[in-house]
Amino acid sequence: MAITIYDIAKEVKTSAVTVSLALRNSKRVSLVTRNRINDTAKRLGYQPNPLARGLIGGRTKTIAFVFNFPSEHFAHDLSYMELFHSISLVASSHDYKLFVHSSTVAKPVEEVFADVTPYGVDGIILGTNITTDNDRKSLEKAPIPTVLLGRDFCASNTSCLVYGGCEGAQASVRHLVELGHKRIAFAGKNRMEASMRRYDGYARSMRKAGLEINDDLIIESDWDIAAGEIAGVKLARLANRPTAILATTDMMALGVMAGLKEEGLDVPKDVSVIGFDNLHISRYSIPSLTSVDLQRKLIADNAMECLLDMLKEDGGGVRREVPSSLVVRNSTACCCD
Amino acid sequence: MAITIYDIAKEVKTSAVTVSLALRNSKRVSLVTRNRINDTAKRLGYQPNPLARGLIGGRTKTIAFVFNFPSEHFAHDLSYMELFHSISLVASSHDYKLFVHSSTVAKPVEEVFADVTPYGVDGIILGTNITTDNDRKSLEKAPIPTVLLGRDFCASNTSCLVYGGCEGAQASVRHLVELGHKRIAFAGKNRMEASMRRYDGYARSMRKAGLEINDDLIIESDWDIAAGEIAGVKLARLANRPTAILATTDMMALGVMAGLKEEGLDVPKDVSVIGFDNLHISRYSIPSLTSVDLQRKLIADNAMECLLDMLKEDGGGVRREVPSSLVVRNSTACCCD
DNA sequence: AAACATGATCTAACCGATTAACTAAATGGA
DNA sequence: TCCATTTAGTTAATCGGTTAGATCATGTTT
Repeated sequence: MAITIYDIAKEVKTSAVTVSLALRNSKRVSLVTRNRINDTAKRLGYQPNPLARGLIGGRTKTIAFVFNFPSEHFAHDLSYMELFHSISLVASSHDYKLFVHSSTVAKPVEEVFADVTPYGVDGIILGTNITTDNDRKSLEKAPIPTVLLGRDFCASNTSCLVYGGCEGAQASVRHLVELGHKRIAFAGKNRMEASMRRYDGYARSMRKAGLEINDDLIIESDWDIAAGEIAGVKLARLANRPTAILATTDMMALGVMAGLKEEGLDVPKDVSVIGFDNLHISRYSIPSLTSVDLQRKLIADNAMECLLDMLKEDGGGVRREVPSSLVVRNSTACCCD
Repeated sequence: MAITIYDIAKEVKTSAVTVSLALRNSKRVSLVTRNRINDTAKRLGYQPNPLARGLIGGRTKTIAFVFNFPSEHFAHDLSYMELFHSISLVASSHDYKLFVHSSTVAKPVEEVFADVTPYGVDGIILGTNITTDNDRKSLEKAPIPTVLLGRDFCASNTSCLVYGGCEGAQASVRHLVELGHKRIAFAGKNRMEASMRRYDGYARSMRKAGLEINDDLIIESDWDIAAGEIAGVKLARLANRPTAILATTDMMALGVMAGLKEEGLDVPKDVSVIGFDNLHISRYSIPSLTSVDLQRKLIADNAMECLLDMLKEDGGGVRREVPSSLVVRNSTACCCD
């Protein structure tokens, strides 16, 4: 069917090993034959067989992207989708193929490794939650280079990308305080690492501004649009309702805006809303959403870079921070109280 | 590292071939040894190596999902994203792994085959445009089972799924006519097959209702949210502006609504808007969007089924239609003219 | 009892690449 | 001139499976 190194060997009248070496530019083959081999390889349209390479333990030019959708609604969360999109483009620009491994429930890291390594992938970009000690233990002896997205944990074979945590939330609160807001709610607190980081930033900035953190204004919930809607309604009905709401994701913020609207409140006249993610659609919501841009392209670039670094020289995992920036649009305005 | 059939053979004191046969439940191995082998395989936690299987031409339990993003904005089109999500879940529920192959530019089908087959995938779900005769020729001699999404073309090894075309548009126009609309615009006409089908349905229903098709009301454009915004502004500024707009996608419809809003028009009081896709977020837009539901889960299920059918018995490709249904929300209302 | 079919297992070859180890020729220094 | 080194290439073994064909006890037929 496809052209193999044997076909080339026959054509050039040499052995398959010489072809194999020549194609990888080994100096053990003379320049003359090397050129001859490379030329005929090109002429015949030779494509190395990644399965054969993978079988023997070589590089397959394949990386796995692993992620999961915690809840039914989250399933449609654009953030992961846009991230996936960026990663798929970056991977293909580096001539890597993407192996996708998604599930509804986050699997233990050990299982992920077991699922993915038989396919001979060169590395893993892991977008799932790392929660248990077992997960951390598995990551410490990761069989192949692994990059963690949004989790702060490094090891000899695992790098991590930290982004959009504290500083993003701090910038948001700062922005709201500058607009004169005092009663600022936080919607979407939960046990996820990213949520905790965002809450931390919120709490820290509130304290710094001398504002009190009112328990009524902290909504514990998932991150999806439906939870946002519920949160919006809940906050709108409070006797002493907030003048601004910091939502943990854009999807959540969109839901919050829908909930506020249902209760007859206007954004941003009555309440200001800020999201997290800066999804593409957030520019087009009504009103357009002020949001913390996580810079997904930058994240994808960094993830790929980390992976390639680890594949080149095994210098161990690295921790990188990807900066985020607040994009101000029409969902935030001066406090009229 | 991992357990192989040789490990099992040693344990059971038999040959690797017997193990290989037994694990695939061949009757050439006696039931006694077969059970013994299967038991120890389970006990040792044996996992077949898909690379080795693929190398020899067997099944790898892997399918490729190929799609592309025609334009910068379309890149963030949720429709493909949600479709991808459904497919990834369906695949993993059938114990298949997904191999993703996305690019900015749609590659010729022949190239797709060349790119993907070396990885030993069992089948392909193709979400790119089939435009040239060369593409059709390539599909006719598809080397592995292929399912086309939204393109109407069958062959011995390629099935197709047709959905959300004519009927969806017809249902939309019917709905608008019932609400008393007469000046109905169509936004997002272009050379894509799906667009043509949708336009066909629109034109047919307009004629059936005795309404004239006014060239001013047909907007030729891409399908993204930015193009929608432009279309919305354009239509709003017409001297004799439409009372209803049929957009070819939800993203487009969201853009149209933003454009109308910019021009001071209210949806649905001044203009009704209908989209295509029924994205998850369309329920949460303001106002919530009336849209043709393409039923992505059904599409994903059908794609997988088609593929599995072709893999079982090679009975040739099949054409399947996936029904779509109009979901009426708040972006459509009675015509007040 | 010779001839033949049957069932259960094993041996050998292969898929397409890679690595280790080995051979033969050319170069070079003393 | 002889031994050591470099250069260019080879053969053999391996990765983890699969398939075709050989082998060899049984059981059945005549």
